[in-house]
Amino acid sequence: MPIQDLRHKTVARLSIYRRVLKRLAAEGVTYVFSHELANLAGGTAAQVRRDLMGIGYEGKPTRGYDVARLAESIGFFLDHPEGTNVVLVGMGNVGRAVMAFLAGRRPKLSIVASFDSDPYKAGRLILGCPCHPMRELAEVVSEQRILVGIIAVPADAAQDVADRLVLAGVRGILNFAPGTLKVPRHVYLETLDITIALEKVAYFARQSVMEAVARA
Amino acid sequence: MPIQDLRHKTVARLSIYRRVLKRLAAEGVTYVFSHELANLAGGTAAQVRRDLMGIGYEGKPTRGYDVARLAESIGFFLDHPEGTNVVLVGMGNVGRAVMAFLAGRRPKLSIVASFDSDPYKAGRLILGCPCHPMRELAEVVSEQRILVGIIAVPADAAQDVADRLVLAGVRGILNFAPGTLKVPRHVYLETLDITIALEKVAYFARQSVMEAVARA
DNA sequence: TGTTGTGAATCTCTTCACAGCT
DNA sequence: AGCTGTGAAGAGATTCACAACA
Repeated sequence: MPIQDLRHKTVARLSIYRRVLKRLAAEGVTYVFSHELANLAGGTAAQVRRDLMGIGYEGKPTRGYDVARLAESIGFFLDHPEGTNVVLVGMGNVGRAVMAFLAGRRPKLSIVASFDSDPYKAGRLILGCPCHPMRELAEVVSEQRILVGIIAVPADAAQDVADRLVLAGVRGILNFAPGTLKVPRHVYLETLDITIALEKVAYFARQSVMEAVARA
Repeated sequence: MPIQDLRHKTVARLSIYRRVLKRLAAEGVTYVFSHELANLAGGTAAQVRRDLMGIGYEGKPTRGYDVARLAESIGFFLDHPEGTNVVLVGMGNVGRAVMAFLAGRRPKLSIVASFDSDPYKAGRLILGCPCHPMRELAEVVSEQRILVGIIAVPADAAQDVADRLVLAGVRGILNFAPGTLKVPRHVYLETLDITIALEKVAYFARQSVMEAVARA
């Protein structure tokens, strides 16, 4: 029961903090200061403290934060207690990479089914996960009460897949297809657009060079 | 020669606008209004106009923006005139997916070399791109004056790869490995962290359900 | 009329700075 | 002394709202 709504960036950072905390716990560290956590997570001490305000966790002056408890507190906000089941649509290069990447990484997030329009893939286990034909999407999603879908199909099929996921009851979509998807306001959409990310990097890399030249 | 520095989100949206504009141009559309472009790009009309202020492009009341010229103007800011060469480090699942995804998509952004620690991959063409052994990284990057690198190796190798890329002269990094990388301030780092993106989606999907329950 | 460009207001996010605690 | 929690300031991003224009 969140005390208040967490904002987008805060959620992303809490996820990072938890990852760092788990590593610290595994190393036997029991307490951590905000500036240490910030350093390991790539942020600032003030921001760490501000983010932790958001989940109502309190540390102790001169001792810092209890590593294990803080990780647990973050999980209390981020995780569904029974775990979140996810479906992955599209088993091409991107879909398989995502599947392999996510497999067994986060116990509370499991991909329970995948879908592909290729009939040769359907019916088989791919990377340990059953692959269904596209026509079974609505059925699997609604019967298993799936709330999250991942779209890894080509751009021209993405809107159709999004519509079908939404219709089947999904409330959040992680999209890897380039382009803009329209979803109802009650569905959270996050698009990881590789091309755009690379164009951003190329732009700022060039800016960096131009600044260096300007200084010279 | 940018009139002013563009900010992160503006650059990302300009990239989206351009993609939309190119599609419109291919469909024979010659003029577009800010609210139309906004609709196609998933934003607001005011934001489109504000973003275009940033690149100094002016439209005309009652006619809107010249599709072809605007696309060209955006390219003038985002692209290096001679194109940007990129290297990709790590040819596992993620690396190959990124390579396949990017191949031929943006003519001004080309992956000219890839690297992998697996000696069986090195020396071969993978997806049309020469794959080198890791030890040649510094040489290839510095000799070809590569400014942008993509990291697609496992988390425990990512910092080492980042260090080597930076040392070889890269100014921007697109990172797919989970975790925090340290790079000098003059290097632009963009991390696409799939796990964190999925945790965000799962969180907000759950929030959406809780709001629906609260309303009922 | 219906659009653009933009100052001003608003909203969101980050950083500062310091009282209060141990 | 050295840390946390947080009000307040600052920076950044978005939206409002309207004059100017075709």
